[in-house]
Amino acid sequence: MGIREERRARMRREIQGATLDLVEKQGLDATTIGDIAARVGISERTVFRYYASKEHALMPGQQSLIDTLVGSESAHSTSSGILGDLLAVCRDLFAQEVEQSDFRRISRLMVQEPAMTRVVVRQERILVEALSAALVGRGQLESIQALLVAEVVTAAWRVAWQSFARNEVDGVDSDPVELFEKTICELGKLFHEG
Amino acid sequence: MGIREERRARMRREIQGATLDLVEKQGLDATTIGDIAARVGISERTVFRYYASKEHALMPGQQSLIDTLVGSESAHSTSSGILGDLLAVCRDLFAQEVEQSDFRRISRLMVQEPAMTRVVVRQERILVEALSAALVGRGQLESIQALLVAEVVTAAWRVAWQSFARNEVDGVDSDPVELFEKTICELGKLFHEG
DNA sequence: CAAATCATGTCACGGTGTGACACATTTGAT
DNA sequence: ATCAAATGTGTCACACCGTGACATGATTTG
Repeated sequence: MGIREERRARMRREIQGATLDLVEKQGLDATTIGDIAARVGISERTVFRYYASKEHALMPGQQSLIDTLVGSESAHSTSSGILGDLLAVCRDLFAQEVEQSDFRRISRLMVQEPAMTRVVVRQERILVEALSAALVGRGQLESIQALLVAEVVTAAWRVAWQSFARNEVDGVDSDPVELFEKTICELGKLFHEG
Repeated sequence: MGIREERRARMRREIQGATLDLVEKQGLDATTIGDIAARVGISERTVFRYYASKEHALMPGQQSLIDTLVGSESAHSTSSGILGDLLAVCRDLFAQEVEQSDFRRISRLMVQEPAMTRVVVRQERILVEALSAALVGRGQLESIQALLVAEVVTAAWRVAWQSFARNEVDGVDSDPVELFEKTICELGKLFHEG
């Protein structure tokens, strides 16, 4: 509630915004920390005090998203098993994400800037790690199963996102829920039609 | 056939070997290009002429592996569909990999050095890219389906490998084919029991 | 107001990766 | 055997990344 936290929050937003602007304009690798610092009007050192790297500034860890997914108690309400439950949660989270302000910009970058993949992948690894650990920890699944579930969930997320991003670049307006459900559907078909 | 190619090949092996040794001893991040260069007895600049980075030296692109998988003509011999075919090919390739000299060392590193994940992930992205592009290119699958297949295949590979690596570290001697088949089996169960 | 805390800038440093140039070796042709 | 082109290597210079240490000024807390 002090001036400090306020300034700190604002600074984070400013750095993130500047990074996003610059990367959209110049590309990821052509954007240096110096560029970002200059644009915000601070020293390079300070940029590093807020974000560990360009990549972190560009896509700050969506810890809340991961926490939500990991914490989803897998109510077993449906008859679709743990995987089905998690995918359903994912679909809703994905729809939420799309409403986020910068999500579309980042999505476009994901398609247009190959270098972006390393940013996205980093996040995904954290998710897989957290999710599989949670599944094992709760005793719901055994090690290999938990890993598989986490990987498949993440794969579905990525595919849906990727499709969404391509549409975005092509100027096609896609409904996130619909798109995610199509992904889930196709995923199911892979295993039931063969 | 010339002296040059021979020396070049030997140099590549030497650099890779030195990198592996050093990383096992000191860890990935603690191992510098300078260390590697000194150990081989060459300049840092030359190391970069053979490998773009430590990571590349540690796990040179297994292009042949990717090519084999991508080129597997998906004979549709079995009734298990494209996914099943690819997974079967993967199982055999995995068994081959295990026989490779450095595969076990790298596997152990994968578990013990968290920094290794970025090395592995890079390879996997290349595989997904190549595989999905091939599937779409051959007209076998539509975009989303192809992406999903590629992601799932890669996920299975990673899970099987991860399990193998953990066993390796624990001193358990595991049969790669058996392990991969267990992974495939669990994967199938995820979709059929819910 | 005074002390403790915190954010920032500055400086220095080690590591990464690339371009440019000079020098030596290999190669292929005569 | 000899010469010219191609190739590999070392050296140097350079830009960028990321971190530790310290001084300084602002904020907070009492």
